[in-house]
Amino acid sequence: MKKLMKGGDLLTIGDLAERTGLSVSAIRFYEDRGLVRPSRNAGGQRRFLRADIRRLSFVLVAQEFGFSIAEIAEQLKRLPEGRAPTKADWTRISREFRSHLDQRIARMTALRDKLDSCIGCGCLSLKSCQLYNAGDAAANKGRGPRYLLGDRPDLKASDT
Amino acid sequence: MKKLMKGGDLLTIGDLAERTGLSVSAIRFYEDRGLVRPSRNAGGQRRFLRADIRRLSFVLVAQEFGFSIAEIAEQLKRLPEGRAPTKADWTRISREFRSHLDQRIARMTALRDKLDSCIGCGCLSLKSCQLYNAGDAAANKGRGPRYLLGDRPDLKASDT
DNA sequence: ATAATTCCTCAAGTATAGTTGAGGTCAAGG
DNA sequence: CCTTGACCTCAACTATACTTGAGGAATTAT
Repeated sequence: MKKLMKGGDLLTIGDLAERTGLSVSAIRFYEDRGLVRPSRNAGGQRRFLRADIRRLSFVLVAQEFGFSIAEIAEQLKRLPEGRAPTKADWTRISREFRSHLDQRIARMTALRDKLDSCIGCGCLSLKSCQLYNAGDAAANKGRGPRYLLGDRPDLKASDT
Repeated sequence: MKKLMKGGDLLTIGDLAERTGLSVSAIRFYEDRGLVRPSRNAGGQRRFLRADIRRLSFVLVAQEFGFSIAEIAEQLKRLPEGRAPTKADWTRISREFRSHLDQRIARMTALRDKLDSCIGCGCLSLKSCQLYNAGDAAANKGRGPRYLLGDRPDLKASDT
């Protein structure tokens, strides 16, 4: 017979894996990175709070949006350690998250619109390109180049 | 005195690096992955077409949008090999790209809106969560879990 | 002509995000 | 009790996207 989650409100790592869809190894990895902080039972096995389902759900969604583990850990530091987060806790963290989100979407959308006037027209002209210098400060956060599409304007006619 | 790009219309790897903002090593890496196919001069050094500036610019933008090198290579296969792409060539490729883009933006936006009704309210309720089962087929393309936020509904009151 | 650059290849290293396997312990069911 | 399945640690391996360095050849500047 299936185990049914022994005794109290605490979850084993297997329970949590089943509930979040994550692998057991991924959850251990996330613990290592500080995303969850399970307690241990007498035998040394991890015991998670039910609130950790929510915590990991947040991790999953945030990853979908392209946030790194480190960035997500940064966000989750705003949640309390030993107890389940309150509504106010989640509201606080979600505000921050939402603003990062909006920035990301805005940047994607802006890039798309500029692409429409460059690649979209079929020429991808760099001489008069709108994407030219589209790489502002925010763009340089990633692993990208020093200047996005920053082709210096000594191009010949054949380039445009 | 600076080199000024010798003779013909061909660029050295250094020229291309300067023009795209990429490092020389990155360009060699991209060649290895099939994103550019430079010719070689008598001495065995790479010589790039001016059109390769555009090619690599495309790579840069596509990466900004979160496409992998392999996916970008797939797109670039639609461009001609030895000659500079025509307007029609870029139009064809840009249509494909634009549709991928729109899907990505739509997915981001949808997820954000759902977050608003879950995390946004401060409770991140999973019992009645809109994000619950938000992980449709499209969501499972990434390195993610089997079911996004798929917390099965045998939760207690303390969970909501 | 010679020195300074730039370029070449190839192997190894870095960071992120995990997975896999060895060797061993813990817990639940019969 | 004792077997089976879940769990433990730790090291090593995978993939992506590059960078760094060694050892050497080609180009360019003076």
